[in-house]
Amino acid sequence: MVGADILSGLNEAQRRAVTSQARQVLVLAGPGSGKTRVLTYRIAYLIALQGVRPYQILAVTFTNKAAREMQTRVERLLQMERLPSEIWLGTFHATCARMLRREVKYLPLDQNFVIMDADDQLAIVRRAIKDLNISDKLYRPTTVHAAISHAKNNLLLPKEYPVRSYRDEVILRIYERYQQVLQDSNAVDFDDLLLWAYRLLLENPQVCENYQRRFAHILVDEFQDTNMAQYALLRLLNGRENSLFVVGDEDQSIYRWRGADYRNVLRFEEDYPAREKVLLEQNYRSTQTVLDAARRVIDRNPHRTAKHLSSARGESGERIILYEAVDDYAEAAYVVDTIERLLAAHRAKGSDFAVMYRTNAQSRLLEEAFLRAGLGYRLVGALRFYGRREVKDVIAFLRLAQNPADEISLARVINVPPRGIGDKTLVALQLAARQAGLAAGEVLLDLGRRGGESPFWKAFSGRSVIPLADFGALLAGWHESAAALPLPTLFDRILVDTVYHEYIDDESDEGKDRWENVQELRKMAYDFQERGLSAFLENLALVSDQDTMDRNPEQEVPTLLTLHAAKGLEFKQVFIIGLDEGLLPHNRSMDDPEEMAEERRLFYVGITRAKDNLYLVRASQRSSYGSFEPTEPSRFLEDIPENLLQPQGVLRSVLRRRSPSFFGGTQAYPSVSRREQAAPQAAPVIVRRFQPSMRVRHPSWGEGIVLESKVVDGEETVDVAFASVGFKRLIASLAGLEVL
DNA sequence: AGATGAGCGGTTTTT
DNA sequence: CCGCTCATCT
Repeated sequence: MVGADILSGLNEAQRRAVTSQARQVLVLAGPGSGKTRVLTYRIAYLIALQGVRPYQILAVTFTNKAAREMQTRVERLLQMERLPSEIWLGTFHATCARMLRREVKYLPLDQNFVIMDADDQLAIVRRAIKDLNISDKLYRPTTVHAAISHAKNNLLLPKEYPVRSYRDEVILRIYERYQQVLQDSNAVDFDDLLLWAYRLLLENPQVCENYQRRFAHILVDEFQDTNMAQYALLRLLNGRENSLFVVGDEDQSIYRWRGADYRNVLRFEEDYPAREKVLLEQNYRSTQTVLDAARRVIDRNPHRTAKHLSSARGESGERIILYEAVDDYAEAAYVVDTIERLLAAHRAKGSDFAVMYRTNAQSRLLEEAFLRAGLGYRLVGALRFYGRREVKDVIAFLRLAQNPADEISLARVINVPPRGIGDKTLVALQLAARQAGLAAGEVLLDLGRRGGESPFWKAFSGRSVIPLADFGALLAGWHESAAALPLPTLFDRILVDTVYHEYIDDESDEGKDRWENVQELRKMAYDFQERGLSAFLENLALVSDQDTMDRNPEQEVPTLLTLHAAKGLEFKQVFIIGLDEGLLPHNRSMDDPEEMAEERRLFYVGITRAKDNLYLVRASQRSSYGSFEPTEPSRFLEDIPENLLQPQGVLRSVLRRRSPSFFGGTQAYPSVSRREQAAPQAAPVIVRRFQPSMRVRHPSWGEGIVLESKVVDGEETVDVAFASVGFKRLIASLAGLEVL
C-alpha cells in the first residue's frame, strides 16, 4: 500500500509545494530542481493521501513527452499498472481536442472534425490568398500565417482583429477566408483548439461549471510557456472551489515568438494575491561552478523572481572551458577533437556529450567534422518523419476517408499519383462544389457513386470528368469502409487502390527509403487498430517528430541539437558553440530588449543542461554567405566571472577585454581541479609538424603552401598561403591540415 | 507532368 | 554562397 512515506523522497520546499492546500499554487522551479518530481508527487499525493479520485484531476503539459513521462512516473509512485483513463493528463492541445469532441454539439463542427497541422495551416493561407486574388509576394504566406496565429493566441476572432492599417485590413480578409476554409473542411487548426475551447467555456457557463466541478485539481507544467489563450482557459477552469497548481520558471521561457508569455507568471501573482509561492532552488543536476555561471548570466534579466540555485552535489566542480577558434571550421574541429580525446581517455562515453547551437545551419560543419573523424552522432530535429511527402500523402488519403470535406487534403492528393486531374479541372471542381454549396470532396463522392447519373457530370468539359469520377469512386469506397474495416486493412486498401508503392518506390535508395516510411506509418496504424481511424488521425495531428524520434534506440553517441531542443534535457558534457555577437545573441534580436532577454534565457537554458563540464566555444571569424567575416565575442560571455573560466587555446578577442593576468590561463589560478592537472588539455611538448614551403591541404580551402610555423600559447600555429582564399593563420592541431 | 533556371531569403519550431 | 520555391517552358 502506498502510504505517507510517499513524501519522504522530497526536500522541504518540494514537500511544501506538493502538500500545499492553497487554492492557487505557484511553484518557481529552477533548472534541475525537481519540477517534474513535484508535479508527479503532487498527483500521487492527491490520489493516495487526499482521497482525490483520478477523475477529478486535470494535468496539462506542453509536450507529449512530458505528458508520457508524468504518467509513467505517477504510475510508478502509486504502484499502478496503468493510471485510469478518467484522469485527464495530456498536452494543452490534446486536452482541448478531447474537450471539443465531447462538447461538439455546442460547436459549429461535426463529430469527425480534423486537426490541421502547421503545414496544413500554411496551405490554407496560400489557398485563401489565392482565392482572394491577393499577391503572395506582398503578403507572404508565412508572415500572414504568423499574424493569424498571433491573433488567435490572443483570443482575437476576425471580428475583433485590430485594423490599424491597410495591410491589417488585407490580413483580416485573409483571416476571414482562412476560417471559412477551415469551417468548410470541417477542421480546426492547432490554435483553434485553444481558442474554441476558451469560447466554449466562455459562452456556455453550464459547460464551464461542469468542468470546474469535475476538475478539483488542475496542474500545469511549464507554466512560463503559456500564451494568452492558455492562461485565459486556465482562469476559466479555475472556479470557486477547485485548485490551480502551476509549475514553471520564467528564466526558461524561450518560446516568445510562438506566443508564450512568461509574464503570465507575474499576471498569476497579480490575479491571485492569495496564491502560495514556492521557490525550488536546490539543484540536483549541475556543479556549483555551472550554476554560478548560469546565475551571473540570468541575473541581468529584469521582471523575474531571482533564484539562488545551489548544487546538491557538494562539489564546486571543474571550471568552464572557454575556447576561441580561428574560424567556424576550427570550432567544429575543436569540439570533435575534444570529444575524441575524452573518449580515448575513457573519461566519458559518447552519449555523455551534447553540442548545442543557436541555429540549425550550424550543425553542418559539426556533422562534417564528425564524419571526418569517423565518429557517430545523433542529430535532433533534422529528420522530420511527418514532414516527408509520402507520409503526408498517405495521411491525406486517410483524412479524406474519414472526412471527405477536407479541402486541404483533397487538394494535396487529388492528383497523386498523377491521374490526369490538373489545375484547371480542380478549379472547375471547386467551382461546381461552391455553386452547389458542397465541399469538393462531396461532389467527388457523388460523381464516383452515380457516374453519368450525377447532376455534376455535365459540369465538366470533355473527358476531364472521368478521372474525377474514378477518384470519387475510390474515395467513396474508403469513406464507406472507414468505420467498418480494421485500420490496417483500410490502410492497405488505399495503397493498393492508388498504386502508391509503384508511385513512390522507383527502386532507387531514396525510393526504398520512401516506401519504408510508409511502412513505418503502417506499423503505427497497426498499433491503433483497436482505437480506430479517428483516434489515429488525432494522434498524428497532435504528436510531433520529437516524440517519434525517441522511439529510436538510444545509441552511445553525442547529440547535436539547437538550444531550443535542449530544454528539459541534461548531459554530463555540454558544448555550446557559436558564442558570437550575431549568433548568440542572434542578429534578429538586437534591437528589441525583450528579444535580447530571451536570447539570454536561451543561453541560460544551454548552460544549465550541463551536469559535469561545460565548454563555451566561439570562432573569431565565420564563413557567412561565402566570405569570412570577423566576429565579436558574445556579450553574454562578459557576465561569467573569470574565476569560473578556464581559457583554452588562443582567446584573442575574448581576453582583450579582460585583465592581463587572464592570459596566463592555468597558472594564474592555482585552484585548478585535479583532473585538469592530471591531464593537461594541450600536449606538454609541442612537436612542430609543419615547416615553411611544405605543401598542405585544408578540408575546405584546398591546397596551400606553409609560410611559417611557430609555437604560440602552447599550440603550433601555421601561416599558410592558400590558392583559394590567400593567407591564413591556423592552429595546426585543429585545422585538419594534411601534408602533401 | 517533369525539367530547368531565375530569384529570393537564410532563427528558434513544444502542438 | 547555397538551397529552396516558383514560374515557365517543353
